[in-house]
Amino acid sequence: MARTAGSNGTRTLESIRKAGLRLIYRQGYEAMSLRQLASEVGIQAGSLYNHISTKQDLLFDLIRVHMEELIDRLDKTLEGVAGPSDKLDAFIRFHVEYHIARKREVFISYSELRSLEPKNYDAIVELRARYERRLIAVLDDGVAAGVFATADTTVAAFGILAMLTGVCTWFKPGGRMTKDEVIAVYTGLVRDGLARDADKPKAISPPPPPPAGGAPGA
Amino acid sequence: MARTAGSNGTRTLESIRKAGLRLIYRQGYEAMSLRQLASEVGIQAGSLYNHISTKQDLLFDLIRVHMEELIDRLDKTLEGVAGPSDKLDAFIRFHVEYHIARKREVFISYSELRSLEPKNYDAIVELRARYERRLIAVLDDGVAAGVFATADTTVAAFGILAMLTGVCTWFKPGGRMTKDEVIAVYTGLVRDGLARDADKPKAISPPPPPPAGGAPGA
Amino acid sequence: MARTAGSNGTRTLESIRKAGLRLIYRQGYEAMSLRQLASEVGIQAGSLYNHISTKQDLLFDLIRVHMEELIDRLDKTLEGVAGPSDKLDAFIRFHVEYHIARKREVFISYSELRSLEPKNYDAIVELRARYERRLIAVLDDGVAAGVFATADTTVAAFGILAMLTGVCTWFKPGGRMTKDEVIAVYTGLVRDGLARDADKPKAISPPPPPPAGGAPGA
Amino acid sequence: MARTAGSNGTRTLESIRKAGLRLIYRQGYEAMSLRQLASEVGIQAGSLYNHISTKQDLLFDLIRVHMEELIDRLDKTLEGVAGPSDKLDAFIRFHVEYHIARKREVFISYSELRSLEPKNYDAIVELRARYERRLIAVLDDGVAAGVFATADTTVAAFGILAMLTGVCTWFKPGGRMTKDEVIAVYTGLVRDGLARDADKPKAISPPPPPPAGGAPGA
DNA sequence: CATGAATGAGAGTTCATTCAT
DNA sequence: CATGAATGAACTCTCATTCAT
Repeated sequence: MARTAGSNGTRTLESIRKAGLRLIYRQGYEAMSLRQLASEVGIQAGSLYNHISTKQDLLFDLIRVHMEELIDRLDKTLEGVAGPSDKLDAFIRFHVEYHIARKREVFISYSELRSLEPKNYDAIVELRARYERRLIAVLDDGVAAGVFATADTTVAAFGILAMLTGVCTWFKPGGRMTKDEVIAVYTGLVRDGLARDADKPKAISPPPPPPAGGAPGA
Repeated sequence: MARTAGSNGTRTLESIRKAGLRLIYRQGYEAMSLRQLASEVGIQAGSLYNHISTKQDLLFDLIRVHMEELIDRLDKTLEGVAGPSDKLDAFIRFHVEYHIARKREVFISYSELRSLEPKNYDAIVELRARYERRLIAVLDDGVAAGVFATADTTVAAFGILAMLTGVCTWFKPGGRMTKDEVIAVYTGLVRDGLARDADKPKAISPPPPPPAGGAPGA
Repeated sequence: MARTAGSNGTRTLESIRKAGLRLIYRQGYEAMSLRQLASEVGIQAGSLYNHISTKQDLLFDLIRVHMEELIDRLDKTLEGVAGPSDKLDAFIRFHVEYHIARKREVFISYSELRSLEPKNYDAIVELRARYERRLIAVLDDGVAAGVFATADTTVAAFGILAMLTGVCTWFKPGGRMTKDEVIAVYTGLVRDGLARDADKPKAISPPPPPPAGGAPGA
Repeated sequence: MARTAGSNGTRTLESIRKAGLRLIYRQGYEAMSLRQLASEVGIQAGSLYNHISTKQDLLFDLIRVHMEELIDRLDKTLEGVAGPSDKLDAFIRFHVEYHIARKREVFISYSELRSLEPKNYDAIVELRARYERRLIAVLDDGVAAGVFATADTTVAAFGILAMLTGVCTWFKPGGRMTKDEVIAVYTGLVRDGLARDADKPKAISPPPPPPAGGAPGA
C-alpha cells in the first residue's frame, strides 16, 4: 500500500519526533535503533528517510528545537519582571516548571551531548551558554544592587542550575509533593544561599572559566 | 569478573578496566566497541574474554566497585566527626573532593545506569540509595537537634546532592578556582540554605517517594 | 516505453533518455539511481514511471534504438558504394565517425550488455551480429574478388571492429589529431592488413564461431 | 563453530579473491553483493572483513595485482629479444596469450575502472600507461630503425592494443581456431599494417595526448 | 594467555517501485 | 502528469562473542 489514508507527512514527522524523543530518553541515542523507532511510528525503517535525513540529524533537531524554545520562553517570562529578587524567583519557577514539563527533552539535551557530531555539539553548547548567561546576569544585577551576596556569580549560577535541574530526575507529578511545594523548597534554598549577610566570603576576583557544558569529552 | 591473583593477567585486567573507564566516559557504553577497547589495551578483541566475561559485566563491575568504595570512604570520613553541622561540612567536603577526584567513575555511574541490565541496575540503585541515606540521616539529626530547618530532608538531600555533584561537570583542577574555594562556596550555599530561621515552611508531612536514581527508564 | 505523442510528456521522456544516457555512461547502470536520474531531469523519482516502465526498460530502449539506428545508417551509407575496397573504406569512415559522434551510446551498448535481462540481452546480441555480418560480407566479397587476403574473414572482421571501436575510448575532438587524420591512419592499418600478397596464410577452413558479443556471462 | 578445521586465513583470502574475480567478471562490481561473494566462499558476509577492508579495496587489489604482474611478465618476456620486429612479434604473442589466459582480470581491469575511487583510479591508469609505453617504445625503435612505418606510434599503439585486447572477448579455447592460429592472424594484420612502404602517410608531427584509459568519466 | 578466524544478528541507509492524492 | 509518502528488500559494514590453535 502506497499511503495509509488519512496520514500525511507533517503528522508522520511529528510522530517520529515524539517517538524518537521517548526512545532516546528511555534507552539512549546509540541504543535506539531506527527499526525500533519506525515500528513505534508504524512505518518501515526506510520510510523514516522521507522525513529525516539521518539519525544524527533527528537527535540534533530534537535538542536544538528544545534549547531554542527554552530560551525564548525564559525571555518572555522575565520580560515583565523587575528587580533581581523577583527575577530570580521568576527564573526558579520557570526553570523548575519547564524542566518538569519537558523532562525528556531536558534529559537528552544533557545526556546525549556526547552523541552529537562536533559541529552539532558546538551549536548546542553555545545555546546552553546563552541560557546560563541569563541567570548569571540576574545574579550580577543582584550583587550590584546589594541584594545578593556570593563569591562568584558564575559558580553560583552553575550550582543553582545543577540543583534545580536535578529536580527533573526525581519529581513525579501526582506524588506526595506538589510542583508548587517543590518550587517553594528550592526557592528557599537558593534565596537563603544568596542572602546577603556579613560572614560570606567576598568575591574571589574574576569569574571562573565557562564550563564545558557537562560534556565529558571536554 | 574472574581474576587470577598475582598472575600477569591481573595487570591486563587493570589495563582493561582503566581503558574501559576512559572510553565509556568519553563515548558512552553503547558507543564503545570491544575492538576499540582491545586496541587501546594492545590485545585482540577475543583476548578480552580471558579477563572479562561480557561487556555488560565490565560496566557493572566498574560502577559497583566505585559505589562500594564511595560508601566505604564516606563512612570512614564521618566516623570521627560529631554533630550535624560538622558532619554536613565533612560530607560536603568529602563529596566534592571525591567527585572531583573520580570524575569519570562518577559520571558513568549516573549516565550509564540505563545501560545496565535490570538485575545490575537494581543493585546499583540500591547502593546509591544507601549513600543518599547517609546524608538524609545527617539532615534528620540536624533538624531534630534544631540546627537545620527544611520542609523535607529527603528533598533537600536530593537538591544538595544534585548541586554538589554538578561540580564535577565543570570543575577543572588548575583552573582559576581552587578546590577549597569551590568547597567554601558550596558549603556557604548549603549551610545558608538550611539555616534555621523563622519564615521557613514547615515540614510537609511524610517523606517523598524515593527517586528513581536519575534513571529515566524507571 | 510508452509515449504519448505530441504531449508535454514527450519532452520529458527525451530529457529522461538523455540524462539516463549520460548517467549510465558516466557511472554505469547499476550505479545510477533513479532518484539521481529524476533529480537531473528535475522531477521526483516516482514521476519517472509516467514515462518509463522500469529502469531495465530504459536501458534496453537506449541500446536498442542505438543499434537499430547504427544498422540503418550503415545500410544507407553502403547503398551507393560499389566494390569491396570502396565499401571497406566507407565502412571504416562510417564506423569511426559514428562511434566518435555517439561515443556514449556505443560505450553503454558494450559495457552494459551484462546488465540486460536475458531476453533483452539476446535481442541486442542479435542486432550486433547483424551489424558485424555487414562487414564480414564486405570482406567475403573482397576475398572472393581477390582484392583482400585473410585467413578468416570473421576473425579479421572482429579484429577490425575491435580496433576501430577502440578509437572512441581515446579520441577527443579538438585534440591534436583531426577525425580525418585518425580515419586515415586506421584505413591504412586495415588496408595493409588485408592487402593481398604472397606470404599470407591461406584460409584455415570454415569460419569461427560467432563471439558472444563481448558479454562475459556468455 | 569458531573455525572450520583445516581452513586458514591465507586460503580464505585466496578463495575470496578468486570468487570475487569470477563474480565481478560475470555481473559487474556494483551488481555483486558481498553476501553472494561470501556465500560462494562458504562463509558469512561479515567474515569477509577478516580478510578485506572494504569491497572497493577488493576490487582495487584485484586490478592492481593483475596490472603489476602484466608489466612484470612483459618485461621478462622482452628482455631476451632483440630488434624491433622480433620484439613486436614477442609483444603480440605475449599480449594475446596473457589476455586469453587472464581473460577475467583483463576484462574487469577495463570495465570496472569507473567503479574505482579517484585515488585508486589514478593508480591503475598510471599502471596502464606504463604498459602502453612499452609497446610505443618498440614502435618508436622500429620507426627509428626504418623497419616500421606509421604516422603516429602512439595512435598506432592504441589501435594495436585495442585490436589485440578484443580477442579476449570472443576467443574460446577448444574452439575451431587454436591460440597459435589467432596469433598468426593478428601478427599478420599488425605486421602488414606497419610494413614500411612508399605510399604511407608520413608522421603527423608530435604525438597525440595520452588517452584517459578508456574511462568514460574523462 | 593471546591470536585470528568465524558466527549470526543487526546496524543505518539506499533502492526500485507503487499509488492515493 | 507530478508529488510525496510508503513498501520491502537489499545493501555494506560493525558488533559482541566463541573457540581451535
